[in-house]
Amino acid sequence: MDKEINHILKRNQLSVTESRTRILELFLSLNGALAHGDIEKKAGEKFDRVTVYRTLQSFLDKGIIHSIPTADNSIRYALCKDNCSEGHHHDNHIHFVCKICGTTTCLDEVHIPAVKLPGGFKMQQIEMVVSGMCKDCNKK
Amino acid sequence: MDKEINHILKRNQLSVTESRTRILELFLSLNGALAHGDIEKKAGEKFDRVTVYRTLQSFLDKGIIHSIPTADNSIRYALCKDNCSEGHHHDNHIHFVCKICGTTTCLDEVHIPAVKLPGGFKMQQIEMVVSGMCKDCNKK
DNA sequence: ACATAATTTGCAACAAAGTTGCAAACGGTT
DNA sequence: AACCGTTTGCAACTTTGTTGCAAATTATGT
Repeated sequence: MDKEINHILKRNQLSVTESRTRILELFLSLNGALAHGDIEKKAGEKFDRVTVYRTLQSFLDKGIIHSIPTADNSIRYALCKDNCSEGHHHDNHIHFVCKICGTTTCLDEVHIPAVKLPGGFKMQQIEMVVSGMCKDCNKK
Repeated sequence: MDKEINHILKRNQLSVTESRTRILELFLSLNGALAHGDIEKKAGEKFDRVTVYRTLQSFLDKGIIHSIPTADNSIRYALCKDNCSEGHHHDNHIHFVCKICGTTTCLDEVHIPAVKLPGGFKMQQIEMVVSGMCKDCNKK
């Protein structure tokens, strides 16, 4: 695990620091998405708020994580599974937000279907967020 | 126009006040979406910031407007074209955010395609946001 | 392994965004 | 016109996000 974290950081020309390691660890141990607030709560006692902001920003810049817009105005972040190149994501999968437990999941296996825009509109990026009840909450 | 505004408010059991009228006017005169900040700038000299928040909230509650999540963490609001019942929206159209001019448009004519979720997931709501270059910016 | 250069961190101060309680003003009803 | 319930504006506050700078940490060359 430490090896993997090290590798991810170095591959992206980021120096291996305590906060980056810790935050990456959080993402790897979790299979979902995290909001800034979550990270602050889980790692914020050790690190300054500002550090969390800056760490997330650098991960975003390098394409290690991607952001997921949600209707409640709290951006979530999740690991990019593929190797997203710097500044160019290709996370064309659907995001699922559970209304019960609040977790956000990347449905990597579900691709976003193609849509046809009206004349004149030029698509650069597409986001699809489905909300409802997740697998785990459905069982209970 | 005033007649229409009056009607919308009364239909939703909201009293007709200056701020509600003004803000509804803004939405009706514009064919796109507005962020809280936009509204504050365009109507905020007359009204308190708090009033704008509360007005938007009551419009949301009544289903007069709906919110559009965007990647930059600034929620936009747009009029519901159909009659959304209270608490239950059915704005199944795509939203388009222009990266040049920043405007958000409801593409009412483009419906969100159906997707199949993995087993166990139950869909309640779906959001699709496309970003790129809008019709107007494409011309220039 | 150590000194040095470059990056990163934490702090403080600040700006922006959003919330709450309460008294005054306003809208709707009779 | 007078009454009652709703809405507004104000003030104070919390939360969220940003910036500059000195101190600490990480990477690099020898």
